[in-house]
Amino acid sequence: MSPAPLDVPAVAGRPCSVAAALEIIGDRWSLLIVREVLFGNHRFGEIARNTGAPRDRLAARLKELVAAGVLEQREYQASPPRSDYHLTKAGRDLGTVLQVLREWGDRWAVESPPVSVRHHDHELKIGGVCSVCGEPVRARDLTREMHVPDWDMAGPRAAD
Amino acid sequence: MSPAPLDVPAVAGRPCSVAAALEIIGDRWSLLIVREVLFGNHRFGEIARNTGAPRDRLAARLKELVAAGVLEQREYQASPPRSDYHLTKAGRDLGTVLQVLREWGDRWAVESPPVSVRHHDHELKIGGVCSVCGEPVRARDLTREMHVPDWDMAGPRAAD
DNA sequence: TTCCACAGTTTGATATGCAAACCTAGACGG
DNA sequence: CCGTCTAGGTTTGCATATCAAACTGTGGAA
Repeated sequence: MSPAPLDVPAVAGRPCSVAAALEIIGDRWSLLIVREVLFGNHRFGEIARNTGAPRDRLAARLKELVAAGVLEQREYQASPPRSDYHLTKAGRDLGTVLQVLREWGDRWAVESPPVSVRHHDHELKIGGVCSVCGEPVRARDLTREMHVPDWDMAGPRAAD
Repeated sequence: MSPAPLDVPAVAGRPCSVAAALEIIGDRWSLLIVREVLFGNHRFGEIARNTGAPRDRLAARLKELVAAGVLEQREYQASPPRSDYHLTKAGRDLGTVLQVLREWGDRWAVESPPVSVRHHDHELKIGGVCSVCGEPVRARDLTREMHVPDWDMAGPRAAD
């Protein structure tokens, strides 16, 4: 798969993959939709019920996620035409995003975790460790750099 | 810090830490605000310029993030009253969320990464590995479970 | 005494979000 | 044959949120 097959809308503010990602999946319902599909709920009605999204918004969002390459729409019967939704590779990759959001929510937004994700015999945990070197990530070991001429970490460089 | 010091709004749909987290930081600007503060840009004007958020929305969001316990507002001069914004522990923990979103965006939403985050001598990468056992996370090694009586992975159990 | 910096607030037009009702096409039951 | 149910959306009418731009208030610098 090519580097960036997804739609890349222009973003205001700092050029940043986080902002670009949020342009695609940063609205109120997208990640909940992906969560449900990841849970095995592929049909419009299931997704509507389990996310709580209004049906019109859901229909609109599903179209956009399909257009963006996160979901794939499959016709599971021809007449009357009925389709369900499946994750693409890009959609499956959002599992990581959902997991760290879950970890943050478990810690900070909820009394006790309503959903658990188990990996082999233990609770899955993704955050906190660099998967390249295996060491815990501490803020002081990190450095950040911008690779765009007009911006540095403080903001836009040239006079706009 | 106690288990859930943050405001916990009631959510429609499946009870889920992801949804709870998104209730707090799931709007259009919150994560970009946190990104900027994490980058060391603490002032209202800097955040407004670097995120592209309208000033009124930004002011409203900052208030909500302070109320939710993600940011802390500090007066850095008394007259005229001027404050800036700093991350709480909960806010700092969002660094992981930003990082996996960046990794997803680098891969799927952007031609080439505009921002790089380096950990010691290599590019930071968080996704893909379970930090408990160190093994790569594959979908088939995961099982999910709901701990709420009225819901299972398919949806609500009782007749609502 | 005039301009600028800075953190917001106000304003008025526009876009978006929502719940509920509706549509279409077939399947199922009597 | 007739009514009802399932299912994936679409339409409608209204309420709310969002936006860009202008404005406010306070102090410091020229």
